[in-house]
Amino acid sequence: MITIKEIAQRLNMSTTTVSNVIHGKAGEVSEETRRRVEEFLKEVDYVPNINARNLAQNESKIIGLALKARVDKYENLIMDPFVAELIGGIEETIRNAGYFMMLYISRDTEKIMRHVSTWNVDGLILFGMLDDDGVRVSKKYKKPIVCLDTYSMEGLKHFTNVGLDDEQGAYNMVKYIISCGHERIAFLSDNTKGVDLARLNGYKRALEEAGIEYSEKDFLKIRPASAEIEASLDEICHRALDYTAIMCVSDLYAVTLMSALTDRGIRVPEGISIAGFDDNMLGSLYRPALTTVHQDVKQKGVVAAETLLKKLRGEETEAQITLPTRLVIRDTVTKPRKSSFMGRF
Amino acid sequence: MITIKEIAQRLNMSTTTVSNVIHGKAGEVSEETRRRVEEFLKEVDYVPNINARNLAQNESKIIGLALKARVDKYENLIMDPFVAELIGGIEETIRNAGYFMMLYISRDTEKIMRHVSTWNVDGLILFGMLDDDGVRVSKKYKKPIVCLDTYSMEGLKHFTNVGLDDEQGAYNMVKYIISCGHERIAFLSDNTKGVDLARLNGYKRALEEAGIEYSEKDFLKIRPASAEIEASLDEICHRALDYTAIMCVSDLYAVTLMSALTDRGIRVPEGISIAGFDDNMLGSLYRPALTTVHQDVKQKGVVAAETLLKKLRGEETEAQITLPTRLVIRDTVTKPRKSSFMGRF
DNA sequence: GAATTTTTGTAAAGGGGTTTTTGTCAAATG
DNA sequence: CATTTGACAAAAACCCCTTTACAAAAATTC
Repeated sequence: MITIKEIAQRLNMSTTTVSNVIHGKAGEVSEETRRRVEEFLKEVDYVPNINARNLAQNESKIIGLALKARVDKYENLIMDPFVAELIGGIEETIRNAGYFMMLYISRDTEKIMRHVSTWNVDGLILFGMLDDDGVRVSKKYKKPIVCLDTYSMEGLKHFTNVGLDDEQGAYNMVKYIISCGHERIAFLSDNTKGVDLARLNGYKRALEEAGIEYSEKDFLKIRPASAEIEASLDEICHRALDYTAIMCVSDLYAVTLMSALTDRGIRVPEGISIAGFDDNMLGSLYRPALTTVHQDVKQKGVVAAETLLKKLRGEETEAQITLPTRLVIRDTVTKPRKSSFMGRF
Repeated sequence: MITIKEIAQRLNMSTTTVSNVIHGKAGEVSEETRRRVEEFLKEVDYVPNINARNLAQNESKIIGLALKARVDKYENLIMDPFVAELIGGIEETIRNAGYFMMLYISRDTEKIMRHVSTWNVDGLILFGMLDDDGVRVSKKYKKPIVCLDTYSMEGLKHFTNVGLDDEQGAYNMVKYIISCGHERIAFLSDNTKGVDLARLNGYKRALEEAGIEYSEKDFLKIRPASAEIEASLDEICHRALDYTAIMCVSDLYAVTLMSALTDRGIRVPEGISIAGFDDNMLGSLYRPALTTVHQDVKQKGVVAAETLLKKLRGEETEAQITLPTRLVIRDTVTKPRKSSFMGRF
């Protein structure tokens, strides 16, 4: 690896001059010299030592992406397959701006913070954190931070959240379900926080508006831990018989549920209508194809990255950016079954 | 951010001493001093400046993961959703060894190489590269490299390939299909290179062994570009009628095909048997559940990372590591239909 | 033509660590 | 008692690049 010092030596000039050429400081270097240096740089295929440069400029050109992953029963980290899209969107955006991406996957906020300070990353994108974790991180570090899908924004001064209009999306879908004639509609999820809560609220609002009463038992709680998933599905499929439609909090759960129902001889949509949320490959390839709420995950990544880049340039950014959803009507929501017909095989 | 110099000043000693304590150089520092320094370090929560350290030590503690992504018709990069698992496996492994992961996604090998040299990463994992790209990269850079799923290993001295026993996996599956009574079995893929070629070869070997003749037209070529996918599936579904089973090169294609067949009124497995390869969520959640060949993608990432870490420690590593596959028998391969019955609805 | 400004280039001072060299002091050795 | 050895710490060099302060040369102004 050739250094700037060597180049200066060989060209019989000072390192400053070479550096000035590299940084395009016009007016400090004669046209003649600039040409000579540039040619030589090309010739030797000069690449600056990034550590030296960062040390001198006190920046890293690195953006950290911290993913809070779930862990399975063996304490292994698990990533949602669909974060790939998100990562892709972020990476593409920041790369075009000359930044690199450093990936941390962890469930430990403390560790993430330590990484950040060690690495001197210029900015941070947080995804999948618990709501207040994001706030805590942002309070401790003064670097620009963009959160994804975070709902509790008490300390929102220091960072931006990029989210989805979850409430409205769920509302629209449930409204559509009701318009198909359904009145007994359950909601399936595994928790009532953050995104899930927002979607639940949208569901409730649609019910209320239609004059349908909501009761606690209409919330079907799935337990996704692999040890419990089967028992959990068993119970849910049983309770599902009381409803004509189920609004699922995600496509993953919708498809999981459809499989479980199919295994138990209950047909979708003849026996029961199912709606999802997210619109990913899982639902679009399934048959019957899933009726769902679309969100553009990649776009979310792009917006998050663009917002962070803005912050890094010192530009003003909003505290909250909300992306829209869109209904995707496919085949799993139809009009409700007549009375007791469950579409059993 | 407190520096080592400040610490030394405040403690009334030299930076060397502090540095020695940090690096645990025993015998160079008195027990008393060491204790004093260590306490103080904890107190001020000292974190070394990574750029300075790397500059001094000429290493980065970064491992680059270069993913060669496909591009869609709008020239956007697309990532396979299931690389998330791979990334997870790699990240977890290297993090435990004190390394960080830097992610490049690109389709341009040149750019990747430039990144690598700019960033002074300690080692590189390449995935999804064209076969010879890996070789080219490894020839140009002397850093340790581990490739995933690369088949052309002409210049294999400098790097290790972590792959799968694709040939054997496909062979086993097709043998199983034949054992179910099938004789007209097609193979579905979009190319005949690398991994796909190996799987095709396994398929051919099983056919040959059973005395079934293979002809060019038994290769069903899918065109996955979004503009052509529908026409492509149309043609394939039509040609599928000549067969009683189709061995698909991946779960994604298997599920895509099943959806297309279902849409055209052909039932799986009553009308035609379908087998996949990879064993991901897509196939396990589909109904009928996909019979497929299992590979542990996360494990692949772990092995790749561990191998690279070995190289970085200067240990010897094999040039080729081949991971096993396992048959997953579910519901999409049964005995062949009688004559012309296609299981149409 | 002397004084002033502009252009062009250099030397030197960081930036924050690591590592080598040098030096001091006390204990051990002969 | 003189000398060697060992433990410890300080000083200085180095990693490579950026940037500031300054000097020399050229161009401009009066």
